[in-house]
Amino acid sequence: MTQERPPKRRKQNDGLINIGGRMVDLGFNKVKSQPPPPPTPKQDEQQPEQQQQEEPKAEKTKQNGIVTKKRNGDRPKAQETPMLKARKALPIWAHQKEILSSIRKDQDVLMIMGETGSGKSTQVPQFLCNEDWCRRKKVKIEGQTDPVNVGGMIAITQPRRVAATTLANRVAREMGTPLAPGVKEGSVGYSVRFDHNVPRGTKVKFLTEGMLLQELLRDPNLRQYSAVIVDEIHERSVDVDMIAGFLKQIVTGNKEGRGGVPLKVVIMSATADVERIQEFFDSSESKQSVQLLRIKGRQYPVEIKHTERPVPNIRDALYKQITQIHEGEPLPGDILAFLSGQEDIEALQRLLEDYGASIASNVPKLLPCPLYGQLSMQAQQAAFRPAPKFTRKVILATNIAETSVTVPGVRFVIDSGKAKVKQFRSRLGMESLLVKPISKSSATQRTGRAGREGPGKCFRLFTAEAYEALSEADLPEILRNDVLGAILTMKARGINDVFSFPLMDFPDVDSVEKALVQLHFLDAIADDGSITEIGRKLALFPVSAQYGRVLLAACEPQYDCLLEVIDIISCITSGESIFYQLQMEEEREETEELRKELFRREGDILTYLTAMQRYTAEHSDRVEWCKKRKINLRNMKQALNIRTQLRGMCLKEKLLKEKPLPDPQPFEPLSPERAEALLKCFLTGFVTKCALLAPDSSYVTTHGKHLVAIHPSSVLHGQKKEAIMFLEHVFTQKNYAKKVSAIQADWIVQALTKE
DNA sequence: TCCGCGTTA
Repeated sequence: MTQERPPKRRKQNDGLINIGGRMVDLGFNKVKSQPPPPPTPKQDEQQPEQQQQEEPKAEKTKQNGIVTKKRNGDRPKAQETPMLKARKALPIWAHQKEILSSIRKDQDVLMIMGETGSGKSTQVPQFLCNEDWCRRKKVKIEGQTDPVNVGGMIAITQPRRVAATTLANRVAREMGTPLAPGVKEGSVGYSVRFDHNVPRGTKVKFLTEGMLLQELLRDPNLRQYSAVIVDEIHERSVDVDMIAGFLKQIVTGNKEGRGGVPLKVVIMSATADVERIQEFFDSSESKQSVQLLRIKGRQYPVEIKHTERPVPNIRDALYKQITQIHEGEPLPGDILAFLSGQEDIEALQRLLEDYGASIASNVPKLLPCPLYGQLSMQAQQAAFRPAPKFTRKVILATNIAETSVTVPGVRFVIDSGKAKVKQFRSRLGMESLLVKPISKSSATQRTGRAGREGPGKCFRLFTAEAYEALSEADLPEILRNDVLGAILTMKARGINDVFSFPLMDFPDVDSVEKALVQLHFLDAIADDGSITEIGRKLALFPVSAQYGRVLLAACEPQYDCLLEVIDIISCITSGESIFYQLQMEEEREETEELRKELFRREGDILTYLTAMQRYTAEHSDRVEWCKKRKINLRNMKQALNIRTQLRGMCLKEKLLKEKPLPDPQPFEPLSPERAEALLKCFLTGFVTKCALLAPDSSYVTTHGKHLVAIHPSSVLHGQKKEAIMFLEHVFTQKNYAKKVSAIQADWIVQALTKE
């Protein structure tokens, strides 16, 4: 252990803080040290082992005993461990006092704009958790006889599961109470779906945004928390926008539900639109202005190069840029190229493989590594392994590498400036997935990926003028998504007039009304717009309202197929698809032969059911079973988790009368009669998503009369059926129906005229 | 003949 005291020197930053609405430049230290210190590990590392290694052994001494409850900042210097030294070197550390003083007393909301590497996600919860206002209090609540506990914990939300769990582990180690299975007490915990670890005495709890939304359903006042920290709000997921709305209501409300104890809220953002978010919380009702702290990050410098002229062909430009870097820049230094999708990645990969075969033996080899979400874990691993000797990796990635995963070794980023963007069209009841220009904020994020391990370069395949023309930030997801789920969440939380709910961006009236009509159709809301018992149940299920409705219908005697419906919905909601796409000709024949026993001519719904039933009937080697059929093992495991969860919920809600028999159960194919009942059951949620075969052999939707084609991923692709029902409707190259089943036209009429 | 990325007692 070191006795050395860190040199008394102000921390590196260009600290700007906002005091009473005025930006104040703290002005200290504009000198850059040479070379810059390595950036802090980001919270989104894919491999947690990587982070484990950084921990110096010295910390172990603190882990056994009970940790002394000291205020942050006044620990004895003699005990300063390397880890504490590293923490103190983070740019955010210099702002600890400002952060604490700006959220004490009457000030309940604080905004922190901290760039990558500022240390905000790991340090801010630790700063706050020893404050007096963070203690648990016993209070009287009107209408309740016994006093109730309020506060004591800090929640910190993350958009992604990996971030929540790895950050929790890191902070736990920093606080000297590491998280481990079997350790029953500690100061740090986390909660993500299917993975909870909240020890007794937890003061800081990391959770996914979806998890906090679930907690809000059960406890609208978030009584167990003294503070909620909302991290990465700039990503603007639907969930985080909903959380922001609920938090604003709690902060500006009368606090009766919390026995008068205020809830502190810290909003943390990396970039973009901070003022807008600040304004949102800066409400006149609360009579307090929200302070904004700006904290510089710590990244290596990245040189940005735009093209002189617009590029006529992005694929050619990417190819040229990659080969140019490869031939002109010394090793080590991998390349990360951002493309819009799998098709582009595969095409470029083939070009680069041809190039690699042609390069001279004295030039380093070039190893193209595709990286996109649908790729199997095994295939993704190549991108994360260090490049072999005398080889440069070039990672061809989608947006997955922008925020979700971090690829080590990257010094060069090439940015195509494009990404696929989903947009829901409420008028047509379908979504589109189209290639669009990215935002400035996204371009900055991509650029930053070159400066994580050393100075880097970013080549943008668009001009500086084109960059200036980009929008500042991406359109928030709530303006691009179906709002049905969000509206149901509001209704279930007692917000009857959804238009009064505070949202940073409100969806247009038309799409809200469409959602209300749809909810009414699903019997989730009554004629007067109030939520029904059915609606309340639907909001509880971790599936879309439509799938939830099918689950409830499955209990009715005329359908009586709840276990089957649970299997199917588990399978569908486990991921994009359980079937990997087949590539090579030979493996295709062999795999298709094995897959035949899963495929059913009734369509995708029954195929999913068969796959689940055969998988769970398999008792020898499920891994091998998946491998042989090229089935996504990760999704199948997830599907089993969801199945267990849904079965448990149905037992609790008395939808299921008794516990189902444990696996493995022998496989028995569903009879045609039962199959018919099952499909009719799905019609209760999806009768608006049907199409009839037209005389010219095309399909025309019954609602809207649009042309629709059966997606190639469907087992019914290329087949002609009298009528089809589909669970998804997406415009990409054309109007596609996905997850398709063959039905009879008169079933649609029956389903519409029921009651 | 298609397949941006997440998330849910």
